[in-house]
Amino acid sequence: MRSVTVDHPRGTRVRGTKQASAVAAALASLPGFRSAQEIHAELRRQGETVGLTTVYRHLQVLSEQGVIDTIRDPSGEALYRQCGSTAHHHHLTCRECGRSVEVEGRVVEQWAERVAAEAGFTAVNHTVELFGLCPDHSAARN
Amino acid sequence: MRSVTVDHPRGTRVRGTKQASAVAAALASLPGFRSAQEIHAELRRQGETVGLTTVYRHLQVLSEQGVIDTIRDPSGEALYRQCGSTAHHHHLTCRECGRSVEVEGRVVEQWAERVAAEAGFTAVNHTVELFGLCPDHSAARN
DNA sequence: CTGTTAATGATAATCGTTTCTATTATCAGT
DNA sequence: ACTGATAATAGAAACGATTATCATTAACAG
Repeated sequence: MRSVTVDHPRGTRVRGTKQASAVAAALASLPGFRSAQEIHAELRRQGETVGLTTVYRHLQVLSEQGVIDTIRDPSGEALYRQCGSTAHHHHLTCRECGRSVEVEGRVVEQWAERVAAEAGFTAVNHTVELFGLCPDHSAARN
Repeated sequence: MRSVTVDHPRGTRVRGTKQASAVAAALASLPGFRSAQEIHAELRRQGETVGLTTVYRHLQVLSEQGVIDTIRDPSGEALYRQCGSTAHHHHLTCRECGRSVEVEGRVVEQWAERVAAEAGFTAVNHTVELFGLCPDHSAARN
């Protein structure tokens, strides 16, 4: 394994910092979708010195790189998660614990494309989120 | 036509106010999805005296009643729209102008149910939003 | 080592939304 | 029509999530 200094458009470099790997590590270890603030709190709890600003910055970068997935909970808050598959997929997430299952959606993609074409829309992208209660948290309800 | 005083759980009443009808009227006339602030601005522009708080309150009520639909744009902002169909459906919305097309999604509902059942999740609800460029705004791109 | 400069992080600002609360206005009962 | 009880209003302030500012710190190429 080799620590790489990545090339940027104009000869600029990206530096490998403690915080960058800390955020990545946190995402890799946390099992479900978490908010930026939760991730920040978790890192602080582990004794890492990371600013909230920095956490947001890295989450944004990782998200743009496609390394992590971003969804929005019903209140509009952004949640982040490092996913197993880099391929396009959707999520079924527990409202209580953030635990999530990756689900493929060939059917949905096709449906979206068809619908968009029929309406004459272009540059269409879709967001499909499933929220519910995972088996562990289903019991509490009646 | 009869102006009705609706019954509430505990003998309370709901009053018909100028603001309530103003918000409803604005939603009925505006063609696409609009944010609360846009609706508020629109009402003010028309000379209506409505507070932003009041707009939010009515939007919330109307949304709970199922009279209007609420979606979230990619930034997490809530958008509102009075829809033709009261049945369950989804939307294909223009990123530029908010113009939207109602689309049914039997396929998606079934897919969501199947996926949820397979994962053992309960009380699952899904959000499916399509954003793109309507025919009028597709031209601007190349 | 050292200089350059990307990265950091505390603070402040912003944005959408909600709460607080004193005031206003609706409407049922006269 | 009048009036009293109280639902509804609206501005201000509070709020939580996110972003911008900017002085300071620390990677890393040489």
